[in-house]
Amino acid sequence: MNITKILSDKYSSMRKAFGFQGWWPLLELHDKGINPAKSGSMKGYHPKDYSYPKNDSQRFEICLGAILAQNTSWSNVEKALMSLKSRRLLDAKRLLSADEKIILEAIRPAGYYNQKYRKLKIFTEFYIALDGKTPSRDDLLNLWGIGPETCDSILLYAYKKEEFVVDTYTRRMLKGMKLIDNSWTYDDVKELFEDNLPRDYKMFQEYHALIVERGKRMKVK
DNA sequence: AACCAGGACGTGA
DNA sequence: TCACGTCATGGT
Repeated sequence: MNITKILSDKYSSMRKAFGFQGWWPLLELHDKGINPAKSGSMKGYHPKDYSYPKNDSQRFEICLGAILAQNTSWSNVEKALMSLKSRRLLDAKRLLSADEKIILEAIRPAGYYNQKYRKLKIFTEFYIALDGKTPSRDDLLNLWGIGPETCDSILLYAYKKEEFVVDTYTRRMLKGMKLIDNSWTYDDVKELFEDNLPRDYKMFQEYHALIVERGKRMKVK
């Protein structure tokens, strides 16, 4: 049994069970009826539409969401993002010049707010210096506060780069399938997907989103 | 009321 | 290198 078939079969079965996901969720799509089948924390998805982000504002929102989502439930991240948006701080330059207390207040619901405040500022300075260009993976990883998963999430969903995202749900699923054990590093797992699947950012986006959807439904208890 | 959530970093051995 | 502690809010 080759790995390619195992991984593509898994993708097919999850897509059949859960449908197209349409990540990354965006705030402004919440109440636009783009995906009426989804509700609650699953608003903001845009299934079968891979044209996002459509502008710099959406791209920046994805980046901040990826940082705020570290070890945190998405519903809490949404609260922080909506709070930032209502303060008009979902904008790189405005965020940099904003008062620290205002930002802390806005992102508090996402938890770890002192660390995440620092991470947001460091990333935002980097983001502005990019001036619209796509960052390299190494440059992102060298930023304090950007680890491998956040890095690949940003590259895959904000920049459409073919980087497979590995999170705890991914590891849990692969362990259940007896494909990996605890000795596998982040890069080992990432390469397992990238070396055995077609290099297609749309499929990578869907695959990771499906793994998360599966993870959310199969609670650990 | 403990446990988890779409991790990353700092430390000591 | 690696196992472990820390960071923190909100839902179940």
